[in-house]
Amino acid sequence: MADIDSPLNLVVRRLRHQTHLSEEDVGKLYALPGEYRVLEAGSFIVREGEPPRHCAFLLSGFAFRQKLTNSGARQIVGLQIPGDALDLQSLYLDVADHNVQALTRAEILLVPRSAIQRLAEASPGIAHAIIVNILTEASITREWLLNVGRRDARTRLAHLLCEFATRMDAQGLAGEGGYELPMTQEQLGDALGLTSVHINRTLKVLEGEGALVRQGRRIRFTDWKNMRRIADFSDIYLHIGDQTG
Amino acid sequence: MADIDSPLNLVVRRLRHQTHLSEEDVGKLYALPGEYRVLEAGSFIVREGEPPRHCAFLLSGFAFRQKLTNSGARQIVGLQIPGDALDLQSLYLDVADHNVQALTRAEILLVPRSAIQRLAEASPGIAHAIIVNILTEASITREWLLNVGRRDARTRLAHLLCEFATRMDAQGLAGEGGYELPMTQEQLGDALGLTSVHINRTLKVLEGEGALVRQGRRIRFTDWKNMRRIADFSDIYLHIGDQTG
DNA sequence: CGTTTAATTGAAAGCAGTCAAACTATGTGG
DNA sequence: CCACATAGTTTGACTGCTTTCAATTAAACG
Repeated sequence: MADIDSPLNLVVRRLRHQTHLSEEDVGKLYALPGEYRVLEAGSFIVREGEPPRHCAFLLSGFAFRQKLTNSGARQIVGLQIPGDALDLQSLYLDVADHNVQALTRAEILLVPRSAIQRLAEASPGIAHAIIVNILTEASITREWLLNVGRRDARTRLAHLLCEFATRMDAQGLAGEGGYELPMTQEQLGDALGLTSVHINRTLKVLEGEGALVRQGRRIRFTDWKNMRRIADFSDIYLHIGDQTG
Repeated sequence: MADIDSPLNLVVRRLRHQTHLSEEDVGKLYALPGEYRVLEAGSFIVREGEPPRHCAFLLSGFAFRQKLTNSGARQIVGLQIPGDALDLQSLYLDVADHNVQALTRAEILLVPRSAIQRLAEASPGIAHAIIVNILTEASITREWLLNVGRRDARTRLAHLLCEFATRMDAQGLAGEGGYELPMTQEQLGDALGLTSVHINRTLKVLEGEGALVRQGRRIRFTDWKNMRRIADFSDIYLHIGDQTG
């Protein structure tokens, strides 16, 4: 069951990071009905203030959560990678409190709310996995808040790069020679509460001290341990593989 | 049932903000077993890295969630008021990813994990209320991230004051003549990613422009509408009363 | 009262922002 | 394949919000 070639493989893998799922539950997940869709970069998947209709899973590509101030400044409040759920909270809340947009061209599976609700009701294991998924995202948001509130630009940027690398690795998506960061420097700034200009300068600092190598948007850490130290990074908050269920 | 005098009244009120609870469910909540305890300001209720044993509810007083950087800087990532649950996530995760501390002297009810788990299993309504509670907190964290990442000190501080007033009001704890802010300026700084010195100066700015009046830690807004505008505040993210269930 | 904690104020320094321009990469149409 | 347009990156000079450091005043507490 685990070896079939399904677009949902990464979603299942993601849920299994954190909870034990029975073979039966895994089977039910693979059987989820849904509408497959390809989105261009920038497309909105969820809009703040609107009632949710379905629940989307990210099959490939990247997405982000975003909020705006009244004056138009943007804060990216979350980053989703392949296998991540995009709006599980829509299963329980009637109004979206933030926007979700495709960061790159992305493939998603739009699953009807009711289908997942039924699944969660029928299977305690899946219900548990959904909650753990939600809680993990909340934990990441708290770490981001610490990052933006209390770390300087260099540490802050390094921390985001470490988190991304760690999450990609957990999904089996990290390559040997580093990874392609799917964000513009402006988007990095919006995620970190900085300006794109300062992101550029801070990237140069990290590059200048030999912590990483860049080629376009491809990033490779020269020394993971050193990068961890620079970034003040510890992965407990990602809750990868620590839930016995 | 709603009029009895129980220490859990505020907890029930809080859950009812967001979801419809049957009389039966309310009865079950009031019947929750638990150990009543009084904590001094600063006491730890949850410690990062430790496995949770019980789930606490705040009956009176205030508490906060907190994380530290390696260099010792503190970020307050959440604020709890009477009626709030302090660690619902302990029901689903095996390791705490942040600390929870009493902000003031506080009364809490320590409920065994298993009791709530049984309750959630037995009552879909209560399970739903728990998830909505968790999701609301996550939404607040995202708004805080936007606040810290993209708003200047004046707006940022005003926003926190508005949120506090709104949440207190929803719990029936707001007085006519403003409210007593239960935080030192240092703690305000830690919640907003600022220094205590700058909090002090920013409070003076808000006071100087006549947006609020202070007497010690008591704060009164002179004009709620004006304060909302200054703070760029909108309460949708608090999800007060918008869940049909 | 004396002691401790919190609030307040001033002066100076610094990190990050703003503004503007140049440069590079990518993509499109002729 | 080139010319042009567009989006993103890079760099410099200058500004400014917030921090830092230090000292003073006020409030809370036994």
